[in-house]
Amino acid sequence: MPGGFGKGSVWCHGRFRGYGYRMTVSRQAILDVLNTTVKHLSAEDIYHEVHKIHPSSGMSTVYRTLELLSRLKLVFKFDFGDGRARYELNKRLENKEYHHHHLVCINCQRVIDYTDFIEDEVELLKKTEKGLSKKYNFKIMRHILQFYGLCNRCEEKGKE
Amino acid sequence: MPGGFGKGSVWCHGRFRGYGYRMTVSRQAILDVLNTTVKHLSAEDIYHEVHKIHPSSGMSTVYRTLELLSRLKLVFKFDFGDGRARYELNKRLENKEYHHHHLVCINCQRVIDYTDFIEDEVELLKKTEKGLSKKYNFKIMRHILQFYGLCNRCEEKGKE
DNA sequence: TTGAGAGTGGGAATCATTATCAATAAGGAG
DNA sequence: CTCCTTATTGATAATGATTCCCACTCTCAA
Repeated sequence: MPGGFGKGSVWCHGRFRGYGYRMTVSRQAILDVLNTTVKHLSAEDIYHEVHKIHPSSGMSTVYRTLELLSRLKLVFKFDFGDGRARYELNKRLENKEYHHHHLVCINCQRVIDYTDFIEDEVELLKKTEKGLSKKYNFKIMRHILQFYGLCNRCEEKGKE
Repeated sequence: MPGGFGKGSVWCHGRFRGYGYRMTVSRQAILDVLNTTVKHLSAEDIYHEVHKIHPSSGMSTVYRTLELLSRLKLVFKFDFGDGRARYELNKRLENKEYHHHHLVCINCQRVIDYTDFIEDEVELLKKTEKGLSKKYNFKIMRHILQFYGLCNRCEEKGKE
């Protein structure tokens, strides 16, 4: 993936402009990083990646852009309880192929994504969403399902 | 609920002592607050409540105690993505009567607990937990299920 | 090409949470 | 009950993530 901005971010231009925002080099770089990376990145991760492409971009811009993207519903902000937020493209989350839930280790903070068992879960969640939406008059846009516990490494250590 | 420390925290004494920790006035007060309050409290909320009972307790003690209680698996730390952690007694979470999931408004951060629809969800989640535990060799202790979206108030405002 | 104003970088400010440390108090031994 | 060890505490400093501020820069419609 040498240098340039992939087509991945092009689809955002319209969305940006539609709301009166401008597409800038930094924003493109940030979108590109989000597009070409698999994991849930922290703001700092993103900053580092963006820095490789466009060294003059600053941390503030990363935060500002992520906030903007959040507001535009283009990215989703996760919280695994380790004191820093993670970000992921909604496009990716909505994609059946990428949609996943999490196993979070409460000891070492390791996060495992899983996509197995998802089918049944998602089906039930959809049903629940409908019920909740109606009852609480709440427009549900996304969900988080996380299981907390001890990963194999930490479970072993605990026994010593 | 006038003044004194309810019986609620007594059951913890043994647990504390068993691990070589001491039961102190501050810790009792913190446990008592957690015991007698319904909502997910932030550290600061807890500090304020504790302050009413035992004004000389400091913030550090609250954080330290919550950390300890977390380690002892007596409380669970939640994260709703608003930059501050919330705490709730595990005892309460395990209690079928209290177990709930969350609706989180991404605009005003309001959190709605719901207990409806829980039955089916929990049943499926249990099944999933089993499968995941085995496959990933992960000891699951708790789960979080949160739906994110817009509450009625914010949805309305958005339309204006 | 140009001007209005959106967007920027970097450093200061804020906020929640942690670490430090001398002083205090819990609780077992005597 | 008193003493002594040492876990615990409160105040405050330190940290780390995130947000704010502001003079300068760049985008893009006209």
